[in-house]
Amino acid sequence: MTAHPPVYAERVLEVTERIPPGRVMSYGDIAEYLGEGGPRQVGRVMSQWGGGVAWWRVIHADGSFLAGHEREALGRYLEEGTPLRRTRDGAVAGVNMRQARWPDHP
DNA sequence: GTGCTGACACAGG
DNA sequence: ACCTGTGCCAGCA
Repeated sequence: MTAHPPVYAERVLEVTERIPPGRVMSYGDIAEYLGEGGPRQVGRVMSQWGGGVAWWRVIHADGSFLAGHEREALGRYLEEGTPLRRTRDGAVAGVNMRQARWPDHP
């Protein structure tokens, strides 16, 4: 039986733990960073074992929030000073990927 | 083996 | 900014 997270899951969680406060990575970024698997695999890992890490620092490539946890995530972003992207109305549209994406990539 | 599902990404409209 | 279709890939019935 596999009573513990598979090796791949451990790798994903470890990368997540390395993301500094106020920064984020997309699912695809993590997959590419590991050089293994794909965005959907990273998403599956987060859905099953992401509860113990900074899950809000892993989001969609376009900066949109995790559906169903927007309120929770927004609280964290404001707390960490994560660069946000707003609409003209001032409503939070998502994370400003240009600035918040980690590691810095030119 | 076969088909559906999913915490995705990307291009179009 | 939102929705839709297509591509991708591992898990599961």
